Amino acid sequence: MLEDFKQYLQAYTPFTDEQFERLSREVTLRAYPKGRIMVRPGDEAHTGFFVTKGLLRSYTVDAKGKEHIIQFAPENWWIADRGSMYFNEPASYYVDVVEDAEVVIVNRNFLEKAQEICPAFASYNIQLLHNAARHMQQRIAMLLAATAEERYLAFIHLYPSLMLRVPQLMVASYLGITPETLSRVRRELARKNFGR
Amino acid sequence: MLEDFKQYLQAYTPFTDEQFERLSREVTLRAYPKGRIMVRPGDEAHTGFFVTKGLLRSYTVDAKGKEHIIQFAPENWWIADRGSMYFNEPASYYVDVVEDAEVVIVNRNFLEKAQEICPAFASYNIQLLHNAARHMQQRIAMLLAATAEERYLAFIHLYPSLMLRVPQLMVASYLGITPETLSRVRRELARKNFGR
DNA sequence: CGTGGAGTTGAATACGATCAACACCGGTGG
DNA sequence: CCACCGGTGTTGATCGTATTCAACTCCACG
Repeated sequence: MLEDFKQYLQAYTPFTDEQFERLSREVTLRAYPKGRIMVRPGDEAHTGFFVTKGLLRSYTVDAKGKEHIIQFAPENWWIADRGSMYFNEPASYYVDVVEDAEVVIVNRNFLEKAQEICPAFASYNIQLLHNAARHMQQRIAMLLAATAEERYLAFIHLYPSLMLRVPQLMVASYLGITPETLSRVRRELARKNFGR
Repeated sequence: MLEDFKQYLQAYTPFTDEQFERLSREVTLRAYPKGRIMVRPGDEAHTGFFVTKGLLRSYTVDAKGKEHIIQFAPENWWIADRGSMYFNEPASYYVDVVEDAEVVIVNRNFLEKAQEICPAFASYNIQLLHNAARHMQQRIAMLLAATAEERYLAFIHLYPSLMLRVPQLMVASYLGITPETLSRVRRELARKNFGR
């Protein structure tokens, strides 16, 4: 799993084996089973995760006990509570395991250490952040403007593979609709596309 | 207005007068009147704006002609279409002027140039991005979970000063509700707090 | 087997949207 | 100076989309 991490990073920013060796001393490797809750609101862990295998999610739980998914993280994605990781606040979201996962855990000093070891790491990080920000901008636009059906279509277009791995229940939660509504939207779409 | 920009930057990252002098050669200063549309979807401007005076907003317009506000930018805020600015795509949002504004315009090479001139600029940028990302995370959580009233309360808590400067119909658009609904929410809140 | 979670379907409900009318400025031009 | 106008905000009535609550099927998994 460390090898996966190395290959992923190398695709974005060049470094020597020796540099990676030093970098890897700053991280922890772990495996988690499906269903395991890794972070809870209030935790002071201040950690981020890079997924080498499996699938994680971050989400909130509202007053009525309903879950609202902030983000999915399949292989080669980062997932972190930014308030907790970079601003030293307690966590505000849950992180748990959707599919048995292997992760690289980094703590809040990782970034500085990484840049110390390998200055080029800063640009990789900036690029990553821009990408995340752009995706969130799009998602906000969607949540403001789109109907249930439009959201669903956008989702399967943007994340076709997630579509197949994530229970519908969670897709609905990610889209901000109920599982029942999603089920009806799917039925309706199937009906429409039948006469082709 | 350039002086404002300098003071703002200096609060985050140290640099010499000479460095700022070189930096300032990479930017353009302009003033825009209220109502002016600065960027339209499809534009290939690839620019970002730092507001030294006034108030800008970015937004989409849906099929029915309805506006959906992505972001407000009062004094000392950055506003940019990230896809356009950092990924060389055409713009996907409008940017226009809510209150007569003075802005610092940067183009897509600014970041690299700035880091070349002053390496410490990278950490400032990373911090800025983390902050933006964290705010967007929160907003997504809000849009997924909160009712009209909760959104409004969260907004006035988070941006009390914007509250006073922005027309209600734009607040409504930012919150993802109609102006009518916002008006009713306000009436209801006023009624509730009357018996104190 | 049998048990519990996921998905589907139906009926009733609710929240916010839409449509329409009107009051209230703030600015403009006669 | 005042009349007019357009835009903003308010209020009411109606409509529609998605939620809620409930029942049932279907698997996956013990």
